[in-house]
Parts: sequence; C-alpha cells; structure tokens
Amino acid sequence: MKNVLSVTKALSDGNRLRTVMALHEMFELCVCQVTEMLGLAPATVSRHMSILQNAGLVSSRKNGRWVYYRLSEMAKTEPIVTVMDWLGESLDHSKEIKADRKYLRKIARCGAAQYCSNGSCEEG
Amino acid sequence: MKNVLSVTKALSDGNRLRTVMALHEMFELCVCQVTEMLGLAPATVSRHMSILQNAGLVSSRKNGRWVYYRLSEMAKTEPIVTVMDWLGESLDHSKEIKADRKYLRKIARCGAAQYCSNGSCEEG
DNA sequence: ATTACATTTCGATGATTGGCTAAATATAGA
DNA sequence: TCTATATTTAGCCAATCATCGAAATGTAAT
Repeated sequence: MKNVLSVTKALSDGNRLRTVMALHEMFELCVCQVTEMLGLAPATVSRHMSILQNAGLVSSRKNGRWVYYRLSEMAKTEPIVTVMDWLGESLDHSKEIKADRKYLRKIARCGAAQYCSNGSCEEG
Repeated sequence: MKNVLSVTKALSDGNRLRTVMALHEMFELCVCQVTEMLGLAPATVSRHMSILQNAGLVSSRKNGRWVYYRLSEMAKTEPIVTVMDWLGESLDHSKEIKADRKYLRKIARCGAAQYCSNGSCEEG
C-alpha cells in the first residue's frame, strides 16, 4: 500500500499536478523552468520534484549544472499510465493548466540553459 | 483542477484507501462496519466517508439509523474507473488489504444492523 | 415521552506538509 | 583558484490534516 500512497500523495498537491502536466506537455524541463512556471522558491520546487521522483512518476538526468526532469517510463506504462491518462483528460481544459501551457511555450522558446541564466527569454 | 485534487487527496490517506477497497469488495457497508474494520473512532470514520463522498467516489443511502456507503456510479464510469482499476491491481496483493478482506467476510456474515448493535457477530 | 443507538458536527490537539531563507554541494568558466 | 550559477539539504514557521471526545441530530423501540 505504501507505493500506491506515495503516488496518490504525490498527486495530491496542485503545484505537483501542474508540474506533471507540464512534463506531459514539454517532455523535459529543468528545475529552473519549473520554478519559473510555478513562481515558487527553487528549494521548494526541488522538494516537489523529489517527491514526484520518489513516487516513481518522474526521472531525472543531470547535464552540467542543470537537472532535467521528465515523466518516468513507469508513468507511461500500465497500470499507472491509466492514472496519467485520467489526469490528462481531467485537466486538459483546466484554466490553470491552459495558462501554464501558454507560459511554457514562451519559456521553452530558448534553450533551458540560456533561460536559466537570464531569468527570462529575450529572443524572438 | 479542484475536482481532480479532491479525488487525489481523498485517495492520499491509507485508511481511505482501505475503505475504498473494502467497498469494492463488499459492495455496501454501513459506517459502523467500516469503523470496526479500521479500528478508529466513529467520528473519524464519518469524516473520512464525507471526504470520499465530496470527491464523488462514494454515495450514501440512509436506512433507519444506519447510513450505507457504496462506490458511486462515477467511480465505476470512465474516466475515473481507470484510477479505480489501478487501485485494484496495485492493492490486490497488499498485506493490509488482504487482512481487511478476511475481516470483512467475518463482519458481513451477519447483517449490518445486527453487527452494529452487538459490536460483534456471534452467529455462524 | 423516554431510552437506546448510529451518525454527524464541533472543538481541541498532535502530526504532517508546503513554504521560505540560509547554507551546502556541484559544476562551468574566467 | 576563484567566481557565478543550478540544485539540493537543513532548519524553521504557518497551514492543513487525522484523530479524538463531547455534544448534537436523527431514528427506532419500549
């Protein structure tokens, strides 16, 4: 039961739901991009990411100074993928998620590395 | 997002997970039966049931002094039923859930009404 | 009516959780 | 090596939550 609880608890916070949906949309994001989207302190976001990772929902990859997170293979595999599908269907038209999606497109226009350094993306 | 969160939060507590699984197993249970299974105060169980009901996962029916809860129609309908299926698959072999199942068979042998009054089932 | 009992509501309490800042860790570049 | 930056860890605080006992509510039976 502990494993199931770690998943449901991971999904029982709004900011983590937004993060999961963002990763579903963007494939891969570094911590500073998620931080920008959520508008929280980096330490807080790092904590959220580790909760998602401990639940097995996301995996991480380190590249230089940056840590990139993406949805884990487990999250795309039966039986959990059905939960992810439910999230997708249920949140697709959510106001918050739509706004995040729009913002993410802006964030992702320049590379993650460049974005993090600048704090914002100035290029076209 | 609020609706989704109400569901994930409802499922993010061990006692509520056990309750959902019990209702999946037994179809219908009154509060005192769930109370017996969980070993909590009736007030606490009542609170748990209202959280599950507010999330739309269970529905209730009043019969005399007793209130019977069962899984809601919504919980058996797409898209949420996929989440319930995941719970079923993931928890089917859980030690806690197996023990609950065994105990529930004992509880359910006599009618709910009789059980509640006696505090235990002496027959059969 | 009065009693008995199932359930819910209320108020208090201890545990958990989400948030922050500050400090620690890790890495790239000057 | 020294600096800058991304991330994580540690420590703290406020808010939320699970739990309880007590009181309130609703219903059946005497």
